[in-house]
Amino acid sequence: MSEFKEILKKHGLKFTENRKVILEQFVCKNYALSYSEIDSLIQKKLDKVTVYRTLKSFEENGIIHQVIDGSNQIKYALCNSASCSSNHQNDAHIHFKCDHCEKTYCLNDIPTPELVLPKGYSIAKQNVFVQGRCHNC
Amino acid sequence: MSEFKEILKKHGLKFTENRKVILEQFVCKNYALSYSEIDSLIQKKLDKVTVYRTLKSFEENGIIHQVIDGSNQIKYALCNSASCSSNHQNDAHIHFKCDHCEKTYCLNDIPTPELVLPKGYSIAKQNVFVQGRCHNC
DNA sequence: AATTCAAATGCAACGCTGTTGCATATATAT
DNA sequence: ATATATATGCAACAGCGTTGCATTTGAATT
Repeated sequence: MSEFKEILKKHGLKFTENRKVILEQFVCKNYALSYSEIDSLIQKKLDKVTVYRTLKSFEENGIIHQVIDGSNQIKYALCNSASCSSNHQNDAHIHFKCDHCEKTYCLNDIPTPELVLPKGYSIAKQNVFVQGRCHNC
Repeated sequence: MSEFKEILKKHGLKFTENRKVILEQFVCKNYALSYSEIDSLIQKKLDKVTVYRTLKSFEENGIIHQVIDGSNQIKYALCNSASCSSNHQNDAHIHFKCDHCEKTYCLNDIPTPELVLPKGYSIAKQNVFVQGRCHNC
């Protein structure tokens, strides 16, 4: 069974050609992708509704997670666990956007720091994203 | 001289009625505002181009700063120094979005934490935003 | 108070993002 | 080979944000 088919089935999704070509981008590129980037990257032209719905189902099934990088577009990146058996989503990591190549990477090894907020605030989720120069630029 | 006129002049901007009503929202509300929220809040109906251009000039002149809270809309909040004489912009603070009232606040007293990134990455700017329950909800 | 001029505003039009409803096609289980 | 739930494509739409251009207005000057 192909790598992509395996990932899809593991997360309870049917295998289709469209899902394959979209998933392929996330596996090959190691940075966050928006709809428009995916549309540019793939050869086969898909209806944008298909792409948006595919991204949503990938997210709902723990294959990808949203990445907030100030671009005012929804971006996604592969979950750490997408290629292993666990469904547990490790999203407590830092996102890094390079000011030069404009790519946004998940720094999976850098956990988000502990924060202390004023009295009365409770924390459900932390999002840390850093801008600067990446190791390639 | 009115409070608003004073703030505008201090930042090198002409006083106009439109700028006054927009600035008034930022001074009264202590959370980040998007174009559509401003449009709903103000009585006088302004062309959206005017609002967008006003926000941009406020930003360029250090009156407000962008707030990234995952809403996929550009939001702004008053700079800490907007009402004092300094032009120095203190934006190294945490942004907090309440899951209940959906408002995003600047926690000006909570600095962003020190981060250590992998070799090869340089940090230009940090953005920390936290979701949870605010002190009012 | 009238004049002047750069800057602010409004209008029309546009491109892009993301969504919904519905009809058709297709992957998988039987 | 067939049945069926689901994936896809098409058409249409609403909202965000921008640009070009003509008009208005704030404030400095006379």
